[in-house]
Amino acid sequence: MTTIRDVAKLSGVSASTVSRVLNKNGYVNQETEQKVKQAIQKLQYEPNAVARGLASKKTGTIALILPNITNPFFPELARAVEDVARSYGYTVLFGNSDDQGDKEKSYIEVLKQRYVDGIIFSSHTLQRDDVVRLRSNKIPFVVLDRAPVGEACSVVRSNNLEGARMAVRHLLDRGSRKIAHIYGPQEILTAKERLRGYEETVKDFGWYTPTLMVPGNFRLDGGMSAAKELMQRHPDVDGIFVGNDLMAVGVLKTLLRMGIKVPEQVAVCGFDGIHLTEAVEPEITTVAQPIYELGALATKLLIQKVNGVDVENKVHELEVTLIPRDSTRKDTSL
Amino acid sequence: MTTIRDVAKLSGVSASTVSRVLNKNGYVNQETEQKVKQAIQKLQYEPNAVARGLASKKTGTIALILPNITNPFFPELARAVEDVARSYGYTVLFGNSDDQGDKEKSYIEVLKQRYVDGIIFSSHTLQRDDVVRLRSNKIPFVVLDRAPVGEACSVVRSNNLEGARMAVRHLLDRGSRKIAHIYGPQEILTAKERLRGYEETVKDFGWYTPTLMVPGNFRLDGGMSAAKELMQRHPDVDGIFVGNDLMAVGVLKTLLRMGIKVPEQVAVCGFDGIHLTEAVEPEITTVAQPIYELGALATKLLIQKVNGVDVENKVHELEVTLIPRDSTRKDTSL
DNA sequence: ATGAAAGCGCTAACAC
DNA sequence: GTGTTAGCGCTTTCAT
Repeated sequence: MTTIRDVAKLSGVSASTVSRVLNKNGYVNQETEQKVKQAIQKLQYEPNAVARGLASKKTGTIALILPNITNPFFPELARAVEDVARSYGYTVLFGNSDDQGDKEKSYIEVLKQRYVDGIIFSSHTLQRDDVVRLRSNKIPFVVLDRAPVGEACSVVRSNNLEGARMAVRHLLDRGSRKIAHIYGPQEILTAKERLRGYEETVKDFGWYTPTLMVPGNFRLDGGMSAAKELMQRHPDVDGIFVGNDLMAVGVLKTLLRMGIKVPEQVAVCGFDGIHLTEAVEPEITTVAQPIYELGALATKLLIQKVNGVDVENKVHELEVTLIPRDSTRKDTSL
Repeated sequence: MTTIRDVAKLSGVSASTVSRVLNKNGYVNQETEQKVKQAIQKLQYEPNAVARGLASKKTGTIALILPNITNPFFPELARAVEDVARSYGYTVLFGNSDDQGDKEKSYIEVLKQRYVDGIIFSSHTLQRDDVVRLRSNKIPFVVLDRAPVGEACSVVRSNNLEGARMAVRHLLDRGSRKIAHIYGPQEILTAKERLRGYEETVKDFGWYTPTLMVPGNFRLDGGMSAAKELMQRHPDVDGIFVGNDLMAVGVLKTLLRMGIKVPEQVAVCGFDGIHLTEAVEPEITTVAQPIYELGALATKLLIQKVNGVDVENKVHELEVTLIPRDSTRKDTSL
């Protein structure tokens, strides 16, 4: 292994000078710099990140904690975070909390031990005591979707409430007259807001009744079983706003399997904007979150914090877009 | 931050003794050990992984390089790797090479600098020079699917050849009489073997012709466009063996969109065994790889290597299972 | 069985 | 501008 001292020796300077050219800080003579750079070239020297981390408490690593890597939304998000992080010279460590608070805690522990520079939490199991611990350890972090109650954090999220309203209005516009909602786990703010948007928009219609709201788990199987339950309960439903795309795919499958035509008998609208919605037949209408932007913004904010910029602890809410597709097409036979 | 010296001071011993109880190596008196443990408890001491890494060259971290995080196969694999790694006390660093050799190389560089203990490559862009570099840096690694030509490595993979044969035979059994194949990128051994299995099995049939083999890219969109091309070229095809599940989902979508009934007119069989095949209608028959086992075995092998066990450089080939579903159901109306 | 000392490879004051 | 010095927090000989 070639070290900074080898470079120093070869270029006839001290290790600190080499360190200076490496980190582009402090004054260093043009010529000296050239000599050092040549030596680095010649020796194929690569600074050791571990040693650097120990000395400087900065490791050039940020972590991204995801709740469930099997929902395609998160890989898409991860890609954005990784892209931006790399462009700033950071490496990303991914962790999967599986929606388990204890797994999340153990990640925080491990990451702290590794001097990770900062963490992005896309996991709704982040607890208040976690936040306190992060703060006392001075580990910068950014939260996607929501912060623990009563904690001021930098939060990045989509306008879920308005998105839900858009979805329901779209279903009304295209002719649906009895619209149900399959919602996600209510511990997740996202799921809660979408449910609220639905309820607000439909509560004054004559057909509305609370049993039109059916719980799901944000996963494929949850969509399938919720759709089944819903259609048994209310066979006359002609539009479903599903809390996320993954469940919407499951809903579509169940409806088709039950012999129900989509969109002729029941229209389906999802939420998230994952590519999977374009891969099924019919393609599913969805309220698309700006997934890449969410990840990119979170990463930029985090890197600013890491660099000591005093980032305001506010909620950054990004707008969503309704993408109309065949699953909510107007029935032109009417 | 509480350090090993704080613990040493509180328990009235030296740092080395604390280190010994921490690492359970070397002799240490029962009583001393208790005192130290109490001090650790009291101070909530957590050893610093960076310092530890610098001193010992071991970081308790392994890395997993994935080619494409948006194919659900890889998150499922990642989960297995993470599970097993955690059970052995290792942390996993995930990297996404996007099938780009240079991104992969830059990962190797970064990981080396971080004293990562070992790497699992699930990326087919691993080059011969990468292997040479890893060897000279003494970084243990395990390869999923295939090693660069001429390099003896520990490889874990499925029996793709036999899997392809099973798929085609299944299509024949259920009544298909003109079977096409949509294959993946031929740089990927997996794709190549599956293609070979197809060709071998069908080449002696009268209906066989090379234009029944259509290239795809292992992604959703590739499946869609390949299916379109195929059906225009050979409208009388009545069975398609698709090189992977993600493309199969795309194929199914395109067929349905073209008004072609599945399985009545065309039967579809995929490969991989991802959950997504159960989330579409009709559910897609697939040759399931033992995804969890693949990841688990690769991880165990790697950890053995990391621990200095002299693991034989051989190919571990796991068996696959055909899961018959509706997309290849026999047409009972005949 | 335990401690002292050296050092992992680098950074960062502080001199000069 | 550049070198010297002193660590970062831990492991690991080598004495004792």
